[in-house]
Amino acid sequence: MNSSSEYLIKKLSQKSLRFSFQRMKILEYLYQHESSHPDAEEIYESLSNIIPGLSKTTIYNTLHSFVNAGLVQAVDIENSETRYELSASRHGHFICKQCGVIHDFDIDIDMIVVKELAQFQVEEKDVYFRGLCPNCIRIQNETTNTIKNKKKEAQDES
Amino acid sequence: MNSSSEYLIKKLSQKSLRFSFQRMKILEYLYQHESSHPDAEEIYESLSNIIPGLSKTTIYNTLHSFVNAGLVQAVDIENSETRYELSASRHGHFICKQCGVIHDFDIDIDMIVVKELAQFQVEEKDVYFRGLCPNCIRIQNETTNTIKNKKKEAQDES
DNA sequence: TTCTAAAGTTGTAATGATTACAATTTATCC
DNA sequence: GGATAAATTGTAATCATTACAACTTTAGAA
Ligand SMILES: [Mn+2]
Ligand SMILES: [Mn+2]
Ligand SMILES: [Zn+2]
Ligand SMILES: [Zn+2]
Repeated sequence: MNSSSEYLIKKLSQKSLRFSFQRMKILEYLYQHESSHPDAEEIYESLSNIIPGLSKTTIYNTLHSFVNAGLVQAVDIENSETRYELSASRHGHFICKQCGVIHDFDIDIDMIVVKELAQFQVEEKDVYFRGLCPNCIRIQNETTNTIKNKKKEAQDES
Repeated sequence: MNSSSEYLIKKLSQKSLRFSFQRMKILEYLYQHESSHPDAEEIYESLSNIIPGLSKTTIYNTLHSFVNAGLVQAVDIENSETRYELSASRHGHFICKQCGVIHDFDIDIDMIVVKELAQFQVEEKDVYFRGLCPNCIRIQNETTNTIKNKKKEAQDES
């Protein structure tokens, strides 16, 4: 058992979560894929190779336990699958409408104080931006240019 | 045909949306339930009484058309059903974890500029808060007090 | 007004992420 | 080591949404 395993085991214990090989591997996966915000399916597919007979129910159960313990946070930026990430300092999420990639960005959410909600008990603040990522913007421009060139060629021929 | 109908028909026409009785009633429903952020099911249940044989597919189709035309906005604050509202000035959404009620609140979202996203094309900015509404806070406090009183009574008896 | 093509409506079946549940296995504590 | 509560597993169910094809209606042209 290497030192990073020991670290993960300690993490589980800190949150009063029982140890299991499945839990440790799921937690490890989240540590190794910090920025990709994986969903249950992705985690399941990846870990099935390491853990034969792994059940998808275990993935869901475990993620729920982790979220419940505050170890993991759910990112519901898509209306299809829920994505997950290790609990970290609050940040905003940008999702590309084209390729689906998610980017974290710093934002001082606590700065946002809403007078109107003085009587409300605000427990979570989520900021979700949507649009096009730099890569998809570039691809879009290239396509547009190709079309323009084609049209110009056709004009020149006539 | 009354004047509010004419207004709705004009609204549809403005967005190059064809007229239909179903569409007009769905649009009317959204006008008459501005703040409740209804979902497809709620709209369907309500309008089934007025439009016999109405299909739920029509509700979904129509809402998609409306969103596509920019007449309506989807509110994906819940990971279950999508909720809908007429397009209005951008605002934030608070949802009560207890009773599910949604409250609009003013927030200057355009004020939020993120340097990190300079290379990104941000098209939508959603701010979702979650927590307890004033009513549910009150109910919770009452329950807590009742329990405290019960405990105190038990102590006094012993 | 009548005709026609395109768009809207409907019912039913399929999809897909997530949950419910009961049997089996495992971790933790004594 | 044994008891007990908790975790894992496989399967079936749920439920919002979508796919699809037949039918109907709208809007514009003739
Ligand atoms: Mn993140
Ligand atoms: Mn709103
Ligand atoms: Zn992209
Ligand atoms: Zn409430």
